[in-house]
Amino acid sequence: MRKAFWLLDVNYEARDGCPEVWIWGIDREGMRILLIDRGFRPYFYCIPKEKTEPREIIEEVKSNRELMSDVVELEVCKMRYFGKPVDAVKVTYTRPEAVEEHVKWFLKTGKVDKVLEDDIRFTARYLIDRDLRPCSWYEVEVEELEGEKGVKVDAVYLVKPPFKPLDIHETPALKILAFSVVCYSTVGEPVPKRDPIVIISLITSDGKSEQFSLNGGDEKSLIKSFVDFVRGFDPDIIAGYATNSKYWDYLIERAAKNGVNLYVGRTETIPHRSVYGHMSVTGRINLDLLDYIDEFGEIKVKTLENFAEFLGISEGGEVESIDEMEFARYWDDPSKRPKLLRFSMDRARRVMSIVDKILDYSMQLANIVGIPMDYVGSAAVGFRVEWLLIREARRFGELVPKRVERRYFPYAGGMVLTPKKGLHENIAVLDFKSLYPNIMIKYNISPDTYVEPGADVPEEKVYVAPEVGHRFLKEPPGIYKKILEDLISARDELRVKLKSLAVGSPSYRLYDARQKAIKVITNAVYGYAGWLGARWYIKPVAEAATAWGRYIIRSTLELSKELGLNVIYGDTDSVFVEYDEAKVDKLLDIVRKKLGLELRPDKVYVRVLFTEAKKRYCGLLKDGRLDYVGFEIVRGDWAEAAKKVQEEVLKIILKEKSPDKARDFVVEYVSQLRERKVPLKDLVIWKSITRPIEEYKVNAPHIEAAKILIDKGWTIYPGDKVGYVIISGSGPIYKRAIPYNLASIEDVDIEYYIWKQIVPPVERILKIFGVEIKQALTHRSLRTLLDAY
DNA sequence: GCATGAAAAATACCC
DNA sequence: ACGGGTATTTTTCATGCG
Repeated sequence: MRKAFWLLDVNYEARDGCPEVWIWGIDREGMRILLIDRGFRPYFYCIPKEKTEPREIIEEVKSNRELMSDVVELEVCKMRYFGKPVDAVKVTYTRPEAVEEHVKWFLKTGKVDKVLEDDIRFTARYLIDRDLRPCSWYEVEVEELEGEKGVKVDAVYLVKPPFKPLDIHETPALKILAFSVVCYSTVGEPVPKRDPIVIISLITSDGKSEQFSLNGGDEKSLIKSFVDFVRGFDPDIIAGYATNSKYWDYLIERAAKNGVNLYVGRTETIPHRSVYGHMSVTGRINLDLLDYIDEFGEIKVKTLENFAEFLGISEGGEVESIDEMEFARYWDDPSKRPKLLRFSMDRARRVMSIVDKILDYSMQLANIVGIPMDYVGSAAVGFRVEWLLIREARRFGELVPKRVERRYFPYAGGMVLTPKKGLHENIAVLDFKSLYPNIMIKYNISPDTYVEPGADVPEEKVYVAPEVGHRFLKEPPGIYKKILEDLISARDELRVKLKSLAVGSPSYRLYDARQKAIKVITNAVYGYAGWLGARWYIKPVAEAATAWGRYIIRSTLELSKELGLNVIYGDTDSVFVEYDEAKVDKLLDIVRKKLGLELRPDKVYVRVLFTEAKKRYCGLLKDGRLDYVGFEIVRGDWAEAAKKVQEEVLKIILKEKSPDKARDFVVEYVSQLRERKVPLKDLVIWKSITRPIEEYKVNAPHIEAAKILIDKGWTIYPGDKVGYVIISGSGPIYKRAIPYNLASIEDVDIEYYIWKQIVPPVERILKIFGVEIKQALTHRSLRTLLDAY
């Protein structure tokens, strides 16, 4: 019998010494099914030591009776390692556990130089070798099995590979459940050892919502109700916010304390921690939205509320947010408890709304990278690229290197030009799209094409990088070139298809999400190449890409000069030039011919402002919008007040060209500030905690504020952001920083905000026009007097 | 002992 | 736990003066 299914998730089960791969899927009729593959075995490779024949290793294995009881197959394979041919011994085993037990023995034989690919996870190995990718459709021969006990699915099948990919570009209707949890503590942060869960709010993709709370009940029945609801609804995806790092652990511990089985998966098991720190819920995808917020760099303080607001989600927007520090107070106050209940429900709704916006992307990312959705979500960008490479490596016959510790040696990056200070009119921004990926393709830069310095290779067979002299074989195409070409052409095809589709239609959403996911991965390949943690790290590979990048920009600069085009600025892959249309067209043409890479017009600024600083500018577009780049406005570590004032100053200068008006605005704002007629919120400075508090070498305000929170029973982890204000008093500011929710507007040091927050960002801009803002602020009364005449 | 300026630490941006 | 280049603030430290 043939069965078509959409691949949701995969896990491994050991059954009576026989490894089983369990594939969770959804069939064409919407049945939730479990497919079991009993025919896959783990394996690894041995590279023989120099002057050792692969056969010698095989003989040695065969002479070990005990070992042979776990070995299924031994064969010699022609493979490559960093592009160089090697004869490797492939050892196929009965079960994954046996691999771990016996790998050391191979190294002890004295015949084996390297053991490789024993560190590839069994389920990932399975997906790669069976050519399966999550979130797509396949068809396979199956035989129906009796239901596995304790497994919640409509049917269970034994599969007989191969799997045939189906050309179906739609997603089955997934059942999604979003939830939010409120924990109660009167003394600082709730800890599961001590503090109960008081509210769990749930909402489902078919519109049902439910709230369980300690309102007149006990925690045991609250958690039990939650579990029953999950099992009853039987979601494919369970979504939440900070669930991987926080709420699953909390639920697990509270459930254990109350003697409740937290069986929220499709088997009778509780969630468990898995790769990259994500929580795995068997048979379902556990989606933590926190894993996706980093893709939106504009969101500075990473709260669920800010995430929803950024995505234009209005649910609960009209209701005041409640700070976690206030939860206990709200719960204990009968008049406020309803607000907390409402807030918790709103959080669940927000989770569901965000899922609606990012799920397509998440699925496409899983599909492209080739690992399950929850696994890919919590994987850092480098690991995403690496899974793609591991899959591709198999096609290349390229062995997957081990991850090794390496020492850091810096190398040169992109070239940044010093901007011409001041206001410039009519400036075109030209840039090389995907410069590094295209350079890597053009010069075949790859770990498997790199030619080591001593190697005797004729010069006509290699590309030689400028400045650094690294060499790369012109042929055959390297693994980077191959995946980059595939990614870029796939994206181009998608973008063509998108043009013929209705914006917002299901296919449009799917293809758009896919092209975005492809873009993210494409742009991450260079970063991967220069990452010390990369399995395929070779410093000259990354170094060559940037060297060619600098060469390209330098050449572009020279060509501009030859055409008499005035260059204002440039950074890595862009040049800002005066917009003389004829000359610009000519430049684009010459660059294409001479450099073989495409320089394209990106945008034209009616006006653009540069201070003397690199990486900071503000440009006015034709439609009246402004681009703010690098300035304090776009930074998360300045008080809102400073950012608002700078934004207004830039608006006035770029749109009205009136530095005097800008100055007056600042003076006026400062006088308002002096009267404390600004919300405290606008004076809060948010800064990240980047490491454990005790590892800091110098005193700093946000660290002191964090210490105050820790004293009050809160836990601060690396990655958290602390919001503080500077209060009046004497001494260095780190002694006067306190968490913002412990301060009132009367406490703040207004002079600090004026001179250290408001003034510097606007001064840098105004001084270009000869406006002395400090004087304007100190001689205010005199100035007003003079202005009167 | 203290003012001063350079260096170091820390953060967050750009591409 | 993807790269290097850069701006900026605040703290820390060395230095020279008296």
